Amino acid sequence: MATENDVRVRFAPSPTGFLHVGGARTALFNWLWARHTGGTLVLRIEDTDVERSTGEMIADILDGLEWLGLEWDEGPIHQSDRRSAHREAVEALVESGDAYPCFCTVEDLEAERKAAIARKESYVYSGRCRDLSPGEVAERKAAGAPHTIRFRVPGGETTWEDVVHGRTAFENDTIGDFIVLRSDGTPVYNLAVTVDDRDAGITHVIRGDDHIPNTPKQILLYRALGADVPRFAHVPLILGSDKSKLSKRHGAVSVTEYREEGYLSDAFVNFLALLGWSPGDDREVMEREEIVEAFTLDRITGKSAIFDVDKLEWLNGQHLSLADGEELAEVAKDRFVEAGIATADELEDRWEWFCELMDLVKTRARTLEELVAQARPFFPGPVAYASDAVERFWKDRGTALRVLEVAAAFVEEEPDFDDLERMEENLRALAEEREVSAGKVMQSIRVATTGQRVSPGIFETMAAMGQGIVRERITEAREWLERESEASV
RNA sequence: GGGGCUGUAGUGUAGUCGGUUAACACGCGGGCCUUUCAAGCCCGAGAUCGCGGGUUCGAAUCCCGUCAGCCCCA
Repeated sequence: MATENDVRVRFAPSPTGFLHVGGARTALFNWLWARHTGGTLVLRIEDTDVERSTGEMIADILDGLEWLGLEWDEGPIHQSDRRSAHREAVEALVESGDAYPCFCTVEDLEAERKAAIARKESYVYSGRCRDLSPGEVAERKAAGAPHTIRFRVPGGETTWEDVVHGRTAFENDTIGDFIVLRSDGTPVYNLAVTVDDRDAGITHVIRGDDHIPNTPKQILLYRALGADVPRFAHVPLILGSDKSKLSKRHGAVSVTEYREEGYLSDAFVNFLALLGWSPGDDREVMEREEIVEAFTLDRITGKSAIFDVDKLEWLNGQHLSLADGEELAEVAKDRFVEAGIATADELEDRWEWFCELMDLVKTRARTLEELVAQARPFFPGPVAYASDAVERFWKDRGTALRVLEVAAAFVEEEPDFDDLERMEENLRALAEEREVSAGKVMQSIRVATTGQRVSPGIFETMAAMGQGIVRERITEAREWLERESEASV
């Protein structure tokens, strides 16, 4: 008696392309179902298309799965290693009479097809080699005639209860005796998949909607092979903003590109899970474990979804805010090194400070790239003044200089940047005494120290930078403004 | 050309064994907060539930038809 613990699912990408978001979502659903049920996830690389499969693609797929945290339990099995199993299955099919050799030539088939079109009928193989006598078969083989092996499709209809779509039916007449082994001896896709899934003991086939038309053929094969037919769950496709299949035109297609753009693995998983599935309540921002716990196949919708980057960004921002500084420091540190902001050793030396900095900037960032940009001014080095910031706060050079004078005085008088409340009190008092707006002083300090018009609270910013950097930058800003005002005279 | 899948606001979803003003989120507009921007909180605009008909006291929910989009095969 099978229990839920016997669940065996698989993810079977074809390495003719990168791991794209649709594939990742399929992998995710399989992984979620395996984890939810305590079952097993098998990874199979469908690399039989030798022409188009590359090692680079396989590496990208494994890389992407690893980033998403979708670890598999068995495999990877390479389909190309399973040729003999495929051939044996075909032999068994021929042996049992469920398949037969077909000697029709390409020209024969083409003529059949054209005739069908002329009669305005849909084309299915006529079955003219169906009932060749053993003698005829032997004779043609002896003559060296090339042949394919076709599956003998019975009459009636093939149906299954799809976990997502419910009862789905195909009239067998519309299928026609299909080829299972090509004349060059290579197995056809549907045969290979069925044999591989059978041998792997797959109980639930969770895959894209686009495989629905393959399903009746595969069910027929399972039956002819005397194997148990698994449950099928066909998940809807992910579309681009124009409702067509997601492609490069719609932005990044490879999952690893999203990693590079600064999305968090947990956020991306969360987003993908919500494309075609929901927990049934109002929860949206969910942690991995929460999703695993809530995930069931019957809550997958049958409607294809459009990939909405805005929502992905929002969700990523949510996960960024939820993450603690140390976690972010860990995932972001390489970016700082690569950007030349700090060396790995420097970060290591100030690790605690770095973690606190991440906490300081995380609510303002939606991606790790933004996080890095926000954090950049907190490191030693020159600051470039953004034109919009200068335009808004330093338009009048004279006023800006007077305000910065107060800022400089504040920094000199403040004994230490350790008490944010006291700092604010002192700055406000000083501003009042000098008759300038406290807000202007703060904003000018912001531009001087970060070069931006946006940053965390100014006192937190100064505290995190340290008095040395703040003093230096205010001095530099004053010099810059002086040069500017001279130049404009 | 044939077969199949889908159709609730711009987008992602909830609601579908029929029952008061169709819910939540993103995005959008506004407000509060504030030293900026986010975050957070509050308010709002936005859906005749693809369309038509039927059943019913009552349908997004049931039945029939129709249209559209997409997928696969050829």
